[in-house]
Amino acid sequence: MIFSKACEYGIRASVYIAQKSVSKERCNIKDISKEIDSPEAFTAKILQTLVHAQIIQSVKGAFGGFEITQKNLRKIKLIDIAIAIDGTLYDKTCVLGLKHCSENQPCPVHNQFKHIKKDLLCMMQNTHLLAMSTSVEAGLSCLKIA
Amino acid sequence: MIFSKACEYGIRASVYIAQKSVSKERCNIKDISKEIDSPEAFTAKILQTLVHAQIIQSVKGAFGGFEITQKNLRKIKLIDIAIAIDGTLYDKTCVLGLKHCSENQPCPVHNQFKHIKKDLLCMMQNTHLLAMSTSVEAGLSCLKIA
DNA sequence: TTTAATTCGGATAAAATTGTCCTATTTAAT
DNA sequence: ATTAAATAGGACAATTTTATCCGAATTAAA
Ligand code: SF4
Ligand code: SF4
Repeated sequence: MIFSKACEYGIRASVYIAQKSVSKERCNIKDISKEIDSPEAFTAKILQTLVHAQIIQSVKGAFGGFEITQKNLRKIKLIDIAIAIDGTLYDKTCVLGLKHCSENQPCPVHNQFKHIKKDLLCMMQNTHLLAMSTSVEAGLSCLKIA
Repeated sequence: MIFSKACEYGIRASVYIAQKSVSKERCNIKDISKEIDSPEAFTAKILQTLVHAQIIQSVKGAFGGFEITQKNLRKIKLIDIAIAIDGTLYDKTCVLGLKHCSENQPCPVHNQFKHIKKDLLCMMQNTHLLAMSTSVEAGLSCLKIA
């Protein structure tokens, strides 16, 4: 629903790393997967993708781990993570999965759905990583339940 | 994205069958999959699901096929088809895939997303099968592209 | 009654997604 | 130098989703 499992983990991991990075702390995959309740090895793979996409940074070796630059903390938005992991959103397939649909050749739900699609994209573009992490830090939201 | 492939085919097939049912025509799986551009055997499986869910009706044997009752033509909405095929929407997993999240224990995007989620659900509840089929019949929308 | 046109449903296959395991490599501390 | 703690990345396994195939059952028409 909306995102793949990989993307869900990726977003949650990013928010956790961001939270730590605000106070200049680095975190390792073991902590991350524990704190966001996700499979460790699979999450590690996803983090690699995010490193390649230059959304997060990794430091190898002892006392290494993952971190997010102060610049990215402000720059990265939800949509950047989603695109890095799930690929281009909506371009390939939309609600009814029509190939090459358009305003001229729409599916029967296009007019109802286009607003929602716009809102969703807009929301992803306006949801900043830092905002998500401060919300968690303030105890207003969480990255796992129990 | 939003729906599974199975659900996409299921919705498109339902709209096509509805379109035919308006003029009391019955259609078979060969026609359906040709007209909505979907894999025949897979679509047949999905239609079986919709028959079991009593959304469409099937008539076996020669000159048989699928049809939708006049009553269902008016009663069925997009959400009914989606639930029949993809199961309960959003209940299991939402944007960030948190288990047992709630207004009290929300993920960091809950406040931004809840409106979109409501709009989406609302749209599905208000999109009638008959409306979709008349839109296609009128040439205002289509179920396949080329 | 035979035949042809259908859906039904079980078995299976292919592909994509999700997940695990293990070794190599890197790096800081001792 | 050695060691311990990390990420990197390839190979593989499990699961889910998507898709195909085929024989059985049904039904109307010839
Ligand atoms: S809603 Fe619009 S963009 Fe999405 S599948 Fe339908 S026609 Fe295409
Ligand atoms: S948006 Fe709300 S309902 Fe959806 S996963 Fe987040 S907390 Fe749960």
